[in-house]
Formats: sequence, C-alpha cells, structure tokens
Amino acid sequence: MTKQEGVVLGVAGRLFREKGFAATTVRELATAAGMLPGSLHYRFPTKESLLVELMERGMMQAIERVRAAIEVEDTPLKKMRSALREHLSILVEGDDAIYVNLYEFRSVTGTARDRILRLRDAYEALWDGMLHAAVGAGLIRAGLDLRMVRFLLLGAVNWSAQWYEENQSYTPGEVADAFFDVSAFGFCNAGVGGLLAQSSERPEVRLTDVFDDGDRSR
Amino acid sequence: MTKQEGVVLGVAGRLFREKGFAATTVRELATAAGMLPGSLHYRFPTKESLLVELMERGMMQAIERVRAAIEVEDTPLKKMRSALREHLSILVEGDDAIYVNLYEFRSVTGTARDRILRLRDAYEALWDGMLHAAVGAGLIRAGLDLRMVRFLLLGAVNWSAQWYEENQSYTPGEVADAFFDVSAFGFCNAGVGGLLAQSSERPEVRLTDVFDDGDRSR
DNA sequence: TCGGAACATGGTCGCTCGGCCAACGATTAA
DNA sequence: TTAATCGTTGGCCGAGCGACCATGTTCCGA
Repeated sequence: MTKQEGVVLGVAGRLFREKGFAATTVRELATAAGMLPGSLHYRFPTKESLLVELMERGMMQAIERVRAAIEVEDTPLKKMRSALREHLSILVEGDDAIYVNLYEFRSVTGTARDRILRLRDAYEALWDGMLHAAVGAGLIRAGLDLRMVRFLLLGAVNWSAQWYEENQSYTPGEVADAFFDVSAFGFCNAGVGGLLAQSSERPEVRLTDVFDDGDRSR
Repeated sequence: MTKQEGVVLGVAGRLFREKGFAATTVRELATAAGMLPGSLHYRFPTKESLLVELMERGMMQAIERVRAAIEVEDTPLKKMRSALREHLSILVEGDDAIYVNLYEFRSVTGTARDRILRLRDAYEALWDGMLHAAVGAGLIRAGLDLRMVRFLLLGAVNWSAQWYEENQSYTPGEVADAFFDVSAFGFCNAGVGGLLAQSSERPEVRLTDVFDDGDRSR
C-alpha cells in the first residue's frame, strides 16, 4: 500500500462514517485526499472497490487487535472482558474502518460480500471460542444459548457507536466493563439473582478466581 | 392522512430500509407507490419531508405500542420484559418506520431533528420509569448505572435487526426474553453470580414474586 | 347540474453523479 | 542525455438526480 492510498483510505473512512457511503461523492473523497477525481480513479477503479478495501483492512486489523487483547489474559472471563473493551475501543476511538464495516455493509455487492462475511465469521469464532472455554471452566450458567450471549454483548457495544459520540461522560473501558458486569452477573439484586442461581448445577467458583485485579475500568 | 399518503409512507419505509435513504430516488418511490414523480411531489415537497413524516409517525406509534405493552403488566420486571419484547417485535416484524428511525436518523436535518429527538426522549423516559420503579421495589442490584442497563438492553435489541433477517431460527419473543434473562440474572453460574450477589445490600425477593407465569417466550 | 377545489399527469429544468481517458509532468534507469 | 515508466491532471460523458409546474382530470358539495 502506498502512502497516498493510505491517505485515501483514511479520508474515505472518515467521510463514509460521517455521511454514509451513498451520500459521499468521489469528488469529496478526492478533494479531502488532496487530489483530483481522476487520480482517485487511478488507484481505485470504483467507489465500491474503495469501500471494500477499507472494510477488509479494517476487519483484519480488528481481528488482530482483539486476538492480541485476548492472548495476554489468562482466564476465559478476563479474556471476554478484555475483548469487549478492545472491541468498543476500536469502534469509538480507533480508525473508522470498523464503524464502516458495521453500518455500510449493505452497500457491498457480489463476491466482496462473501469475503467480508468470512472475515466476520473469523471474528465471531474468537467469541465462540471464549464462550466455550468459559463453559468448559464451569463459569457459565446452565441452559443458556451461547449465541444469544454473544448477540447481547456484541449488539450492545456495536450500538454504542450511536450514542457514545454525544455522551462521552464515560470512557470506552467504563462502558464495556459496565456491559460486561451486567451481562455476567445480572442487574437483579442478590435475592432475585440468588434464587435463580440456585437452580444451576454448576460448581461454585470463587469470585476472586475470576477477577483478582479489581480493575473494572481503564 | 389520505389513503394514498399511507401507501407512499409504506413504500418509503420499505425502500429506505432496503436501500437506505440516500440511495433511494424519488422516482423509485413514485413508481413503487404506483404514481408519477410529480404526484409524489404534490404530497411531500421534498424527499426529506417524506422521511421525517415517516419517522415521526413510526416513533409515536412505537411509543404507544410499548406503553400499552407496559400497562397490562403489574410488576417492574414484567413490564421491562414485555417492553423489550414489544420493542423487538416492532423492529423486526412491524412496519419499517422504526428501523428507519434507528438507521437513517443522520439524514434528518434542521428542526425536524429536534422534534424526533424529543420523541426519542419520550421513549427513553418510559424505560427510565420502569428502571426506577424496579429500583424502588428493591429489585435492582446496588451500584449499577441504570443508564448503562438501558443502553445494554436497547442496544442489543436495536442491533438485532442486523442479524435477525438471515437467522430467523428464533422468534422475536425468544430473542427478547433471552436478552432479558441474561441481563437480569447474568450469564455466570451460581457460584460466580452468587458470590457477587452477596455484596448487595438489597433485601431478598422471591423469584416467584417476579415471574410467576413461567411464560418466557411467546 | 355545475363550479371549483383537490389531485394526477408527464415532462423539463439545472445540476451533480460515477466513470473515464488522452495528454501531460515527474521520476527513474540506462 | 535520453527513453521508458509511473502517476497526475482536468475536463468530458451519458445517466440520473431532486425540484418544479402548466395542464388535464376527477369528484363532491351547493
């Protein structure tokens, strides 16, 4: 990737995020990248090819970042918490490629669609791996649909991009940890949660085995 | 509202949902509504006025439906569960106005933006009311940020529209109930959840006081 | 019955779109 | 110095855009 292509992808990410793919013109892209429309066409044959390139790079980068965030943790729940933090951090303060991935996918057609879907599958596999490891470690309440747990967590953080911009009274880490805390332990209080928990057949696990660092927000 | 206007709003919802506002042309709208562009212009001066009309009607309708779903329940948690069901049901199988509200808001400019934001505030106030009632009834774990609980629940269901289409192995009610179940009681098992719950100062509440109907999916 | 309001028609206006390319400098290698 | 290559320029293309309106047509109340 040349330096110029990097500039183009950068401004494309910003404009696609701000205005949406369909509402962004190639002239705007070229001007923002400091060149003329013809030059942009020389590097990217079509507007959609620019979108696809941006999305694929962003997705691969996100997978690597989350994978790295997982590797440094040593228990399934810590891995999940760390992955959630990284995911939200990339989304709201990383480059714009992931936001575009989430909200402009409908503009991608043909075979590029499948390539991006395969990348998404790879990302989701990271989560399923963590969840299954947590089940294996006896940390997950019995009878839950793991897919639903994943949908809950990732849906909440993905949607956060919608309200976080105008409501930055939290850090991304605080938001992610709050979501993880509620999802893991429930918003119901001791009595309600405790009564339900008694129906679980899982062995007891000491809380300190799960979180021994006391660090719930970064 | 005349019958024709209803037709126009209907096809507008469908096309805005399928292709997005910016990618939909007035000619497409007119053709789909069985009329010519000029006729459409007679009823709605601009494309954006059509979007605003659609969004306002949809939002008001959603508020009424959720309010009705809340009223027939008698405890805070039941109200929340019912509201979540209704919300998701409207989103994935109701008319398209709510989907458009969620995903095309950026195309609204000027004073119409504020009008729609005020409708959103009214909807969120429904949720805050339920959450505060739950706190008052001693059902919510101490130390939680209620706004985060709301963001978690509504974010997860709002995002569901992204994956539900191609994955209809669940009913909307099942999805909403799964989200509610995990959020309320946590995905961690008895030991982990129980240890955390012991730190709560809330009095015990019998589970049967919360859900006595056993109906967890419709 | 009939006058007028309500509505539909079909086309045009001025403009911008994404895509395209022949000609042109800048850079590099021989 | 020269020739080949790489990247850029700036404008043109047909298509399609949103907006608009003069002219018919329908329909309903007086």
